[in-house]
This record gives sequence, C-alpha cells and structure tokens, in this order.
Amino acid sequence: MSWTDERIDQLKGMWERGLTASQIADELGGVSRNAVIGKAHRLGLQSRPSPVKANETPKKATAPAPRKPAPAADVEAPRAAAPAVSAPAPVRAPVAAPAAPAAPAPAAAAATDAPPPPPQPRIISVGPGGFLRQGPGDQQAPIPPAPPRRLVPAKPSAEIADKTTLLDLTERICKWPMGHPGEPDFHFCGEQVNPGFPYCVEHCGRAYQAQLPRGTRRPPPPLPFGGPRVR
DNA sequence: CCCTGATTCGC
DNA sequence: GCGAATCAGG
Repeated sequence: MSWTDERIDQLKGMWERGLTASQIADELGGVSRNAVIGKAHRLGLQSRPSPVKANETPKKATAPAPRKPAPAADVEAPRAAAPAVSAPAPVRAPVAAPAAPAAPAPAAAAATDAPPPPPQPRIISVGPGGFLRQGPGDQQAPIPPAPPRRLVPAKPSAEIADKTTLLDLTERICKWPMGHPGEPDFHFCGEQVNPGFPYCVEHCGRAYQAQLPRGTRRPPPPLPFGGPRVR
C-alpha cells in the first residue's frame, strides 16, 4: 500500500480527531501502526500526549541505544538528571470517544424538564455495524438533524452494547461473525483467539476442518455465519 | 502482558 | 520517503 492523497487525507483527519495510530492503521488497512506514526511525523502532524515524552531533550541527552550490536567495550551512559520542574499535565484532546457507542444515561430521559443538551463539539455518526461514517476528507462534520423536541437515549447502545463490533477487532479477538452484516445486532464473537488464528478455539474448530480422503462421506458441514439466510 | 507515541536508520 | 525495530512510559 502506498500513501495516496486520499489515504493521507484520511490519516490527517483521524489523527486530528484523536484516533490512535493503531486504530488509524487498521482503519486504513495495509499499513502498520508504525507506518502511520512515521507518516504522521513526516507530514508534520505532531504533538498529542505521548507516554514517553514528558521530558524534553535539551541536546542529545538520552542515549538512543545503538541500533547495531554494541561494539563490545561500551560504557553505559549514566541517566541524565531529571529536570526539577515537570511539564504541565498532558491534557487529552477534548473530543468525544471515537469508537465507543454513546453510553446513554440510564434514566436520563425521565426528567421532563431536562436542561437543554450541551452542544457537542464534534459529531460522529455511527453506522449500523458500529463503524464510523466519515468521508475521505472528513473535515466537515455531518449535518446534525433538526433538534428533537425530547431527548431520547441513543438507540444503538441497547442492542449493540457489549457486542464486539468491527472496531473492536484486534489481532487477538475472535473475528467469527455472529448474525448477518447489516442487521442491527450484527457483531463478532469477541473471544480470545486461538493464538496464531483469527478465531477462538471453538470457532477454529468450525473454520478449519480436517481434510478427509476423497470420496469420504462428509460430516454435516457447519455453515458459517450462523446458517443460511432465511427471508 | 497489553497498550501508547517517538525515534532511528537501512532500504 | 517509507516503515520495522526499538525505546520508553502507562
């Protein structure tokens, strides 16, 4: 994969919106987290609270450890004295949680004289599967619909809550689909994977069948996706 | 262990 | 320019 203009735009947008490099990486696909970070820096995007940056580098204090095997006789550089004054607390960008389905206040809608909704700084619309709906450039926030007369808890959470959505998938999350894509409660298994496989142990058993000799009567084939679709 | 971003440096 | 390897903090 190469960095096309479009992909660069997507990178910029997501980076500025506060998505982590990992999220950006598998959102874009075909690139690693490192690639995203590297590109972001090359683009001049920077800042964002880094766990390993509370200290400034005056000159070249911290020895970055030689990439090549140390040439034997090597004196461990003494750790530079930490500066007395610590930087101000790193402040997380005040953006809404990127992927999490909005958690509705349980009894929020009860109050009839509820105060007006606090204006959200940014609006991220979420599709049926839980994915972020965002255009390539993504600079423009989606036009918010006309304000409802009465506030109602966000819909998706009830069905989708605690379900593993597309955005929850990682290298070690079972990706076995549950239900059918497009349906409101479509999600993924979400179990810990069988190491080295994209599925958990149980679903590996479904996904990988032993190769039987030719002509052998095949056992009832477990169908993926929860069986044939009935309409 | 998992995660995060930063940095280096061979390609 | 790219990104794997590595570092370092949470």
